Amino acid sequence: MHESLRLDNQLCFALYAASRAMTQVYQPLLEPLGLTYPQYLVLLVLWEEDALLVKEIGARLDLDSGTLTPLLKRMEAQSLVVRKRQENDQRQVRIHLSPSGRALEGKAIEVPHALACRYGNVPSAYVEATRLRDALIGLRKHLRNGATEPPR
Amino acid sequence: MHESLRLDNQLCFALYAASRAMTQVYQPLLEPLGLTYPQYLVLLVLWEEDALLVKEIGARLDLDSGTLTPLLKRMEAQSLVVRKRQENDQRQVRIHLSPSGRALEGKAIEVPHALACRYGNVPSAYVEATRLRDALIGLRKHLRNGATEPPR
DNA sequence: GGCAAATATATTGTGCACAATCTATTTGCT
DNA sequence: AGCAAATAGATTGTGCACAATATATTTGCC
Repeated sequence: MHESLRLDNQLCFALYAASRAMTQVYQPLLEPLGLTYPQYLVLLVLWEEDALLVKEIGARLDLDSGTLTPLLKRMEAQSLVVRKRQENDQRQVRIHLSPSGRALEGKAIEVPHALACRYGNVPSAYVEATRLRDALIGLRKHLRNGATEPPR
Repeated sequence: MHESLRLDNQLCFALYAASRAMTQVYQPLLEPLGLTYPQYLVLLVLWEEDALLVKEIGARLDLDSGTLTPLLKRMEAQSLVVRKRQENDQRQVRIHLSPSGRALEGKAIEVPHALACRYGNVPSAYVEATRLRDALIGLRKHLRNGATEPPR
């Protein structure tokens, strides 16, 4: 078999597996809050800036309306957000945090904290995680840009 | 808002977004082969070692029967694999490559090649991708091990 | 003003992921 | 042998992702 087809050589599989492993670590921390990981992401965005359009949330998370519309409807059914059509442009839907959606931020603070503990919470681990995060952000940007020239 | 809740600080989101971006780069390369990315992963495993049990494929890809059973059934419907119950242990199902599943390896060689071109195909990019891959493999191992002690 | 093109969201359909449960079979113990 | 526990895979149900398409509204141009 050709070397380039070996599973353990593949960056994509490493990404895929690590991403799923990471989400599985989040899951028991989010379950008490009644959130899935993508719902948590939407709240992270709204806690940074409330009352965004669906499109703006989509731009930050790289998700389209096919994913967001039903997800936001479920969150509205849970009274975490309120969806409001814009007055001046009826095409747009603005997503507002509800009081309970806003209140959840307090509990959510514990999530990264619990993860830090779980991850070791030592400076070397923190530095390494930061470096890894930045490499991933760079990779994603590279892939999104059509990736015609090498990174860095 | 607490700094630790900022989206762009989160390793998990970087992983999630990069993984999806990477899969989207594979998609147009796999579509001519009639494969989804998880189906391609199963074939990668079988090209390395044919006639594995469902359980063994699951161990390599970190997937359970809830995901693999329907996926393998779809692949069998496409005549890429054959599912055979074991004679000596009727609980087990062994997955064999069909001739066309085996033949697909030839075309699949071009997938990593096309990616390498797209990624830049320069030594620095290769080294960096290798380093990133290894960091991700380490992270995944760490997360799966319960992650009570720091990595490295 | 009228209409084509653009825009924002919604809908439909397919295919994962994954928790929870179920079924069938095998193993191990006495 | 007989039976509880373990094992392998299948099933069910929920929730993403995402392509493709549809709907409704707005914009820009004549």
